[in-house]
Amino acid sequence: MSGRRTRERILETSLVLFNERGEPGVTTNHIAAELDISPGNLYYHFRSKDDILEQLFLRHEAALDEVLAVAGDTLPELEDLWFRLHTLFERMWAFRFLYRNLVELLGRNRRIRLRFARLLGRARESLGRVLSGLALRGALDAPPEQIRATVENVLLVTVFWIGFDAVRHGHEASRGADLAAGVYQVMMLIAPLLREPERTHLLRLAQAYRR
Amino acid sequence: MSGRRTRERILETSLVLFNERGEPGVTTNHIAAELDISPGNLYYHFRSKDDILEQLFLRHEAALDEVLAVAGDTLPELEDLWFRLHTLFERMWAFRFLYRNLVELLGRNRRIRLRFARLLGRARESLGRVLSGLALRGALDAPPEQIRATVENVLLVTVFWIGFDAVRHGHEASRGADLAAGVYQVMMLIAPLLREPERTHLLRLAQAYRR
DNA sequence: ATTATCTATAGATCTATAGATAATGC
DNA sequence: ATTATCTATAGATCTATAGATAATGC
Repeated sequence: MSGRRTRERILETSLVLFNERGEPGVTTNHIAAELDISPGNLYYHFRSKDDILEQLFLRHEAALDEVLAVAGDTLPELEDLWFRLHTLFERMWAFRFLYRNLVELLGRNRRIRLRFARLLGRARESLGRVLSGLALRGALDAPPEQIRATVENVLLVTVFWIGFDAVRHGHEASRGADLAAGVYQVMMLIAPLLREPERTHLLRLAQAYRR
Repeated sequence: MSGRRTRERILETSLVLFNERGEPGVTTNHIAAELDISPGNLYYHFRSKDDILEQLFLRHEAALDEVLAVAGDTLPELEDLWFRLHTLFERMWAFRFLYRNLVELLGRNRRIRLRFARLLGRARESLGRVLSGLALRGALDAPPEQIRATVENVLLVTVFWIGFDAVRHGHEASRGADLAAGVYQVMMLIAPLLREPERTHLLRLAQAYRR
């Protein structure tokens, strides 16, 4: 039974095409043609294009959750944080079609919208815990209000970095986005809140992520 | 000659519909129907849907440029800055369909993409000058690298605030975006770089923008 | 028997244009 | 004469399904 195989290949190919041409520019016909299967066959495996989108989103969500999961009570080292952030960007890049179109896409699909909002909530929770932890430990010096606002800004910059990078250069979206620059931007969001020697340490580390 | 009038009404109605339903969800037929004119008439006034989009963008660009224009050499007061920022958000909100779809839209239309990149460049320039000025004046204390990165983060947060606000709540996009919260987020981006007494002053002011 | 696949197509749009007709301004 | 508008439609898609056929696993 090549069935499992075909379903899988549909998802893989959809992802590739969505990333290449943007989701709105890819029809179920395109996907079927690229795979050399009939449109009918595609619809045997998926109820609709939205169904494909949802399956892709579920996988992406799982991939991000892996990165977000902070081991319960231990406070991660700062170094670990940047590594995670970079991994996060890489996994988002793998599903960049989502971030190219996020608002419109979530506006259309209620299920994905709800899941995304909850995913964002988990990220907020997780990052908030880390920064508050750093404050308790004395590595970070900022009032709770500032911490909350910074958490929100980190979320925003992270979610839209890929889109921003595509939009700020006038020329065609360069093949690869500048993910390192995204990590750098987030670092510079947090740096001003750190105490010495952590801040200098971070600034030195950040140099490696500059373009 | 109701001609001028009709052209104008097409633009106005397009804007309303785009904002309400999202640009991809609005066809030239919808626009014509809403106006009670024939599709043929619409195409008499505009070559294509893209033509309409471009005209709308040009108007929006002009509206933003008004706000960005910093009087040549005088350094604006901080108070003035927040007022401008709020005005900026309001004008962006008036064309929110753009920001709901920015990456995809710029990806499709080369002309708009180039203009947007240049607009962003002017904003970067303008804000960079302001923050550097504050540093010289001693109100702001941060190395040039930090200033540059903060400028970039302010641009990102500003451009995508409307999108972010729509995306972080799971429920249907609430009627009005929380523009004040956007201003607040940008303030909290800059606050950590300020020296006293400017910082405390800003934080107090920021309370008014909290939700 | 069940699962996978194909062919063919209905039905719904959408964009854009051609060509006729009406309205307007000299 | 020129400008504005309408009617009608070609041509291109797109999504999704019905129904026939092939392949597979017991």
